[in-house]
Amino acid sequence: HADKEVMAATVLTSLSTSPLVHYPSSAPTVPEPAGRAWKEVLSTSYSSSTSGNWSWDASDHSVPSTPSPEDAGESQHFMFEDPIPRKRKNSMKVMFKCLWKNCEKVLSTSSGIQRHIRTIHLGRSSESDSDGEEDFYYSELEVNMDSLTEGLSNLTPTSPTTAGSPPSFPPPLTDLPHSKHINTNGLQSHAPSLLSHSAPSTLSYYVYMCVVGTCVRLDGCVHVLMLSHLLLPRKSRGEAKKCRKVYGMEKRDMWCTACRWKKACQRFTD
DNA sequence: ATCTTAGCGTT
DNA sequence: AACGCTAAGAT
Repeated sequence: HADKEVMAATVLTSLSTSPLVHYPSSAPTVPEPAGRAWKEVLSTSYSSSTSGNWSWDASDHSVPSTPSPEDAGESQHFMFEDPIPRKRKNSMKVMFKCLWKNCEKVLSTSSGIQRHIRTIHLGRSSESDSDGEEDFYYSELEVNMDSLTEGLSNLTPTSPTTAGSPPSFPPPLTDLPHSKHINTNGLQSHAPSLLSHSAPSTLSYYVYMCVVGTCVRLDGCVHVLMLSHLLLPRKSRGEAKKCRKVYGMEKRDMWCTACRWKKACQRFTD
């Protein structure tokens, strides 16, 4: 499909340098080194590769179903706000997520994610030895900056040391001992796996998650917030990202074993 | 109606 | 490891 190629080209050539900010939205373009920890921490279980042109109508504004017992601890704190967030539009930041197996890296710039993939996954040390045919495989995802800044502004300054720079927390999604899932009418998100653990107890972090257009705040938890894609209505088969779709027949050798043998994809689970 | 895809079931 | 087969979707 032509639009997919266009998308791919767009992704690969886009060189957004907008940093992920966690300071007042009044200065959204000033580079912020301290933002790094956050940049590298944002993770999602899924992100769109279609430049965010998702669409859903009112009938899809479903609300997360009753949490299962084991998750009640976290999810009972959900609070729903306006179904249609008002100021959300301008505050979306495009982030770039690595799609390599077992890698949930999310960086704020395409150049950053390319460098990550080049060095970590392709084992290339510099751009000089690029053969011009690198396969990056990353996708864009949007992050709601309003929620992030709002959440951070709620940090209680009780612990200056930790409040200053939320170190390297939380740990990579893939390293978490167990993922918690939030059940939303059949849809599941791995994002909430960041909840509860590793959050400095002295801090009051909040999490805002956009669930099908609704912003949800999770009290007492860590903070990442994210967006829509992962909790949107079930992706149609056409949008489902499977090895075949991501890599194409030409690069069948890059498919996960399951896909190669026509089994349920292990890399891009639903 | 026909084509494509995901992935189950069997070998 | 291979792949026939078919339901679910896409066109």
